[in-house]
Amino acid sequence: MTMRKIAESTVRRLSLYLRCLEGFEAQGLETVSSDVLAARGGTTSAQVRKDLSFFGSFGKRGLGYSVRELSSALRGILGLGRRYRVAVIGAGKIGSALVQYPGFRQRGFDIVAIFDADTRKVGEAWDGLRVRHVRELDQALRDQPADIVAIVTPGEVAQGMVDRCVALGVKAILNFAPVQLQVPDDVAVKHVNLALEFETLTFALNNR
Amino acid sequence: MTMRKIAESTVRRLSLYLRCLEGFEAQGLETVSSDVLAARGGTTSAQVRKDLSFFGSFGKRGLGYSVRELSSALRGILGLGRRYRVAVIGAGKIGSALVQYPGFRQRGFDIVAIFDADTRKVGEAWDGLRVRHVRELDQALRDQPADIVAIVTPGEVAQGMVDRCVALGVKAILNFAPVQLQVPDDVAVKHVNLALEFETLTFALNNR
DNA sequence: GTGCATTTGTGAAAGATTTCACAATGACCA
DNA sequence: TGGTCATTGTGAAATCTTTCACAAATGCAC
Ligand SMILES: NC(=O)c1ccc[n+]([C@@H]2O[C@H](COP(=O)([O-])OP(=O)(O)OC[C@H]3O[C@@H](n4cnc5c(N)ncnc54)[C@H](O)[C@@H]3O)[C@@H](O)[C@H]2O)c1
Ligand SMILES: NC(=O)c1ccc[n+]([C@@H]2O[C@H](COP(=O)([O-])OP(=O)(O)OC[C@H]3O[C@@H](n4cnc5c(N)ncnc54)[C@H](O)[C@@H]3O)[C@@H](O)[C@H]2O)c1
Repeated sequence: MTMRKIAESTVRRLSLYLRCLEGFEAQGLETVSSDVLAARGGTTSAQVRKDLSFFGSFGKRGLGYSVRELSSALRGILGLGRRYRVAVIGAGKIGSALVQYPGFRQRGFDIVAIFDADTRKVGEAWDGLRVRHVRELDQALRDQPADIVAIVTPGEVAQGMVDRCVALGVKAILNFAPVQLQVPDDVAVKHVNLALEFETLTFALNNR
Repeated sequence: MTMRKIAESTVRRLSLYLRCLEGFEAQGLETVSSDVLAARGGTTSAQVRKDLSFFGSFGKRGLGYSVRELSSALRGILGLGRRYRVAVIGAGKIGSALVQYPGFRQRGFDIVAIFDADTRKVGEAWDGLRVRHVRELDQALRDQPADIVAIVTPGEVAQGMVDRCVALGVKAILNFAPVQLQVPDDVAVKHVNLALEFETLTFALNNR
């Protein structure tokens, strides 16, 4: 359906548009213009239309976009037409927050396993999901592959865990550890780096 | 010291370089070349040199950069020469993870207050920091201004909390709620949007 | 000292992304 | 039906970011 060379920034905005559209749907809005979507999404109407134009033509001139249809189209583009299996490595504070967050399941992401190296953590359960020992990781992922792995361990062991996952065929990783992971070209990695976010804020505070 | 028009992407990389340099320092390395820094930071040596060149000349030709000196220079550029006061709004799972994370204090960010609207949460304490009722927010921020506010409430109340903070003079916000916040031009906002990160991963999985 | 090996700093080129601006289209109304 | 209005879709222009490539330093060996 889609050709290559879609900018990362475009994909991020599409996800944002989808979040906005869900809000509009909840409000009972039937249609929305690129202008309104842009205002809500923090961009410009030209940007909205350009982003969508990479994938097709979804609006009606003079009218705007059907909220329902555009949501559906965006879900298709983003690959949200099915559910995804997520494994979490590290059952610490962030790991437990991820497991207990209902928003992921709502949006199509099922957390199907969580692993930790600390035997005191193993056996704990949140929302019915038991923490398993990380030594079971390889077998568990072979039996029931995960689409996405979230790395929530301390930084020192993150690369090692990623190497294991990659060897097991994992193609998408969300990393919270403050290290830059090295992976093959065909594996997608996103980093969530909170200290970095704080530092971009301090830079902004000092350069206004 | 610095002129305007530094790209956001450059600032983010500077923060990344700083993290790498701290690793090199811990390893006892004295100097580092742009090539090595680039390899560790996931970019190119030309990019490293260009990023630094916006702020001055920090290396020695033929030798590279002094790890110690470049760290120090980057800390200066990012405004890390002093400590920052952070207030957290929302004492849920993510809020408590932030408060208990020792990495922030280590890097110059002191979490000085945490607020919640739920009276059952008020009075709980992590690492000696007591949760206060959000009705005390205005008085607390007037008495002891915060440099940065982290929003960790449900999405529905996030904009309202931000409006209160902005009215109190807060100029930097880190938002975890899945809503696009509206703020005046002179307020810096960073969004941490985990569902969006998952969706960029599903897009990548489906467009290989 | 001279020459060699390295690596920086930086203009200029290439490439990517955003903004502009407007013709084309569809809805609605009289 | 034809006129008016709003709004899309999209090339072209403007702007922004990254990469290239090389002269200018610097240390080191001999
Ligand atoms: N909590 C925060 O606010 C915060 C902020 C910024 C960055 N981070 C980063 O996120 C990551 C997780 O943070 P956290 O606060 O949840 O830490 P945490 O210490 O609460 O949890 C880490 C968990 O990983 C487990 N672990 C260690 N080695 C393991 C291994 N080899 N395999 C599986 N599990 C292993 C530990 O037993 C622990 O339960 C860390 O890298 C941290 O630097 C956290
Ligand atoms: N936990 C996750 O993994 C995760 C993932 C993605 C996004 N988020 C987002 O991060 C935010 C926080 O998530 P969480 O898991 O910590 O939620 P949580 O429900 O554990 O905590 C939210 C806290 O905010 C408090 N609160 C509600 N209204 C408030 C107000 N007006 N002022 C102050 N506090 C108020 C609640 O009492 C609660 O303690 C949410 O917006 C959520 O959508 C969380």
